Amino acid sequence: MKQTDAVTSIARRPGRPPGGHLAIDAEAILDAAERVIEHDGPGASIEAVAVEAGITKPIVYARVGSRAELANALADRLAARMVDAARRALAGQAFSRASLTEFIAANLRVVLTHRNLFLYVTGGSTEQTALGRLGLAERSTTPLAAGLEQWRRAAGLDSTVAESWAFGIVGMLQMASLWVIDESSPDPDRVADHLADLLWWGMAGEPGRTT
Amino acid sequence: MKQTDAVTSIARRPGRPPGGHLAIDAEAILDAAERVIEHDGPGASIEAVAVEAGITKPIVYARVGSRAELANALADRLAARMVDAARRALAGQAFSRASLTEFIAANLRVVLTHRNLFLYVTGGSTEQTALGRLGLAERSTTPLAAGLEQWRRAAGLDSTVAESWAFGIVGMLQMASLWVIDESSPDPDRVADHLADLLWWGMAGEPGRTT
DNA sequence: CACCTGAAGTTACTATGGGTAATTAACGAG
DNA sequence: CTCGTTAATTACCCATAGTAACTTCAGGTG
Repeated sequence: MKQTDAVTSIARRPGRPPGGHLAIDAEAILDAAERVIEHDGPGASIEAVAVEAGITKPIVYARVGSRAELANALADRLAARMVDAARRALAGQAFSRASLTEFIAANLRVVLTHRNLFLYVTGGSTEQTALGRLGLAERSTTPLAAGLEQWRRAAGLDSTVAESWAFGIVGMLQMASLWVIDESSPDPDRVADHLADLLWWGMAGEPGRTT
Repeated sequence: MKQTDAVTSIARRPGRPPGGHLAIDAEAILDAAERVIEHDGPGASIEAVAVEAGITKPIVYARVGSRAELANALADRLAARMVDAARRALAGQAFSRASLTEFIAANLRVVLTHRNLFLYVTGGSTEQTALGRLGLAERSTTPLAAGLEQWRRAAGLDSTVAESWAFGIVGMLQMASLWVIDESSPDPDRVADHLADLLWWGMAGEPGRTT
């Protein structure tokens, strides 16, 4: 009833609407973005994100930034979740082949849970997001590289390989994720086991490890 | 002279122009696409490809298909080049750690030579191209998996890991490529050497292999 | 040779989405 | 009370993927 006289809804002119401040920060927008991407797939639009967050496009740009930056922020979250899951999976255990399998499987499970988000974040074709893709990887590789280096050093092995290995392993995990996501792969746990074989003993090593 | 009265050039109406058939097939368009991508970066447009090929957009769609299909076709070519380079690098040699290094280095070199093409082909965020990305990988993994399986079987080792390994290795190579492309990585040959260490002996194996 | 008919092109258009400009309301300072 | 600054909205621009409408060529048929 408020002011029905002032034309309830038809043809609003531009301008800030009545009502107090918006209480929506970047985090809330990212939450909305995840919901939209989950629902609309990796092609979800910024506009849709704004609507889901109950705001308008320019606010998204003000709070989060361009699409590339949005993808970046979401990549941060996803990487954090993966690192987290990995840490929990390894909690306390010594580093061994068994814990390596768990590490890989935990990563695959996280991606399976966030299928579309993974595709959104690893997709993107402009130069901006191409480097963004690398950025996503870096967020995962940095802690991994640190862990590897520490472990290798403690074991008296060459530790200069850590960074290369970290990128390689993350790439391996991303491709495995894509494969698993798309069905067409065997059971994720089997895949994790195979990859653990490869990473742990190498191509030349240890025959007969079927399971 | 023809019909100068009918306005020589301004405001051509739509329609097929005079002159014989176009002699431009899909291959020629893909060649043009590679040139444009090389020059304009991974964000190159279909229109630009058409212009470079000396034709118009609908012809591109008629001969090659949508953007996703274009990327797919280019992925085929790139994968073929990589497989080719790898075969040449390994020609005749027995499979060994040294030849593994060569295999990796050869792949990195191909990507470095076609930086933008690689980004174009591995980019893309719609669901279509996401599965396309997997398709690209498959083109590389299929021969690799076959080779691995054969080799493992001959060596009396478990060969059911071949497919998982192939995807994992291709993922590792793609991420390494991205890293190398973006500068910020050490010398490609060093990276190849590190990854060969990982793949050959595994994380647990052989201390002290520095170079 | 006149005349259809389908294939092969072109220009022109639509639709969508990223990103920004123009515009207006709220709010705090003088 | 007024006024400038800030925060929000609607409306717009522009690029690009993809398609429709339209026009010419080629070849067969009377």
